[in-house]
Amino acid sequence: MEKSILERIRAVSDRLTAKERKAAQALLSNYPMAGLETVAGFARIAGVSGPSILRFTSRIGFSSYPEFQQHLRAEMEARLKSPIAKAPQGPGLGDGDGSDLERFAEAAIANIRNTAQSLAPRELEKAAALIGEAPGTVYLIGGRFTDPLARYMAAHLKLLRPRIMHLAGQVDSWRDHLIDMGRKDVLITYDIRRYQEGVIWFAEQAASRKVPIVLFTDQWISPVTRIATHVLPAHIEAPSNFDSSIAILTLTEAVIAHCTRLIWEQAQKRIRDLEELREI
Amino acid sequence: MEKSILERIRAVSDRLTAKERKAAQALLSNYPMAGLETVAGFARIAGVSGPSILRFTSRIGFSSYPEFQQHLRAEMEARLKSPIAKAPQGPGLGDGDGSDLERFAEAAIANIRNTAQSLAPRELEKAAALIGEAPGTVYLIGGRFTDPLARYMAAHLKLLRPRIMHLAGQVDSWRDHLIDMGRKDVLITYDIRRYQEGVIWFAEQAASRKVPIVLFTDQWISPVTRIATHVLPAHIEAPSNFDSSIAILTLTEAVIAHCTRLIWEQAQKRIRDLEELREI
DNA sequence: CTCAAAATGTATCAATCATTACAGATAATA
DNA sequence: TATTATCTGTAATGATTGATACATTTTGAG
Repeated sequence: MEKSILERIRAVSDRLTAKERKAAQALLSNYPMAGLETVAGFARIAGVSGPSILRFTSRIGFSSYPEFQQHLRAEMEARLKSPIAKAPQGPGLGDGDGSDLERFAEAAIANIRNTAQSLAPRELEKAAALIGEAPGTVYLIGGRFTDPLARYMAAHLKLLRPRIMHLAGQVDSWRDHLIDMGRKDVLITYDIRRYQEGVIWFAEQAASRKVPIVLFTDQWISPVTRIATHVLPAHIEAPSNFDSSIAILTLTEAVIAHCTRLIWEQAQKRIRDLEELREI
Repeated sequence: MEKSILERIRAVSDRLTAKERKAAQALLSNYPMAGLETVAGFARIAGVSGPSILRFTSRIGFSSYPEFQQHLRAEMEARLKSPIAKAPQGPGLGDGDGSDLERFAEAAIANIRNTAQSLAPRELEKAAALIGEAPGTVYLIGGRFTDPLARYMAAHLKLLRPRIMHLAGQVDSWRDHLIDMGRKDVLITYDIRRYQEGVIWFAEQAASRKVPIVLFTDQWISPVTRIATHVLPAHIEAPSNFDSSIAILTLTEAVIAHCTRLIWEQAQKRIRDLEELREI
């Protein structure tokens, strides 16, 4: 039997030149439609020139571009017709089994599954409601590796509602905000292993001022847990020297999504207004 | 929204002439590959002449055959790429079917799987090597929602090696860095849908100064693709009004992990030194 | 750094393709 | 059956595409 196109790509993948690899990448990312475009269209998608596309198709064993397309169509037809065909929609390439990325991806998936399963029901919804409907200001803080997650959430919340305040930089600069914080506000805290003192201290101060706290943390549970109103713990193990924040980001995005639905009425108008401002 | 091709066919199905109906049936039974052939190929499959095919595509509302094919490709691409439509087949323990988080988690998992599978082998390793071993400075930029990801990577890279520079804030402040950038440096760019002009502009300037570029993007392909040395495209669909960055974070962490292993010798020492400094 | 080898894009050309006009075929109507 | 209207294929043509030669750039060895 003849080799499939995916097998061909894989067979030559480490013999490809830089631009040929870009072509392969583009084809794999938009499989198989990129290959069914014209040479120029494929080239545009891949960000290379026409001839580079032709060198690529030539290298994987086709003597002309139409011949390559013919094979691509035939393969897709076979795949679409077979009853089991729906499942493997992506090209089955990694590196055999255990490429680095494959292992990492599987670990991430396990983290997400475990996190989703072990979360208390409705905890997420409650946290989202608290954030979306807080009459005061929503403050966000994070540690060394989690501060970007706080920023990520802040960037989204700013589109949804007013009064979002991400606390960055030095602990000293946070302190001044405390004086204005109260029970109508919310503090979103990100804190994972190697729980940072500054973050903990700030959360405690806020708690003593009756500020409700939403805590994103790992399964080892930050000290902030004791004083948090809602705790969203995630799994963070990874085949790496560093912990993985993927499950925390999943929780974060899920909260954002839920929050969005909750206050979509106001948010929609706000987003429109913001876009108008941007155009000026 | 525009009608799908199937809807168009159904809409006119009783107004078709004999040969046009043959064309329609041929397309439906070899959907969609028959329509991606040349006119002559489609005609051969349907057992009619070329012009009959063109009369058919014209009747369902397309002014040219290429336009028809473009729609067909776009539809198939959308269909092949939407993991959201999939039923949440996860471990439905406890919560029956689909809590919000469950659905979100499954979409995230699908994104990670698709991303891992469609990435060209060794592309990630090469990007990691470029970043880990660059003799110059590693610069990072991102857009509104992706800047936090750039920060996240920067926070990790700072532990692994010297000369990490995250470019934040206004475009104006980035510009001054350009003068020092050259082929020994690396620019890590994050750019997803609604590709931001500032980011694109900066990447182009860097590219013209021979700075190698590693691009984290979505599968819709940022304009930066054409000038990037390594492209790492991720799937970003989510059951939300916002796109999901989870797969991009997965790629990011995988690059960090690989990078860590690659330069562990120096990194280990560096981390020790940093911790000593911290204790003082 | 220099120079040779490899890789890549530009410009050009030949081949192929979609398109159209028109003639022949078919069906409908009287 | 004659006549007309509609449908369909053939053949010619202009547009587009894939292919290639060559100049330029990039890469890697010494």
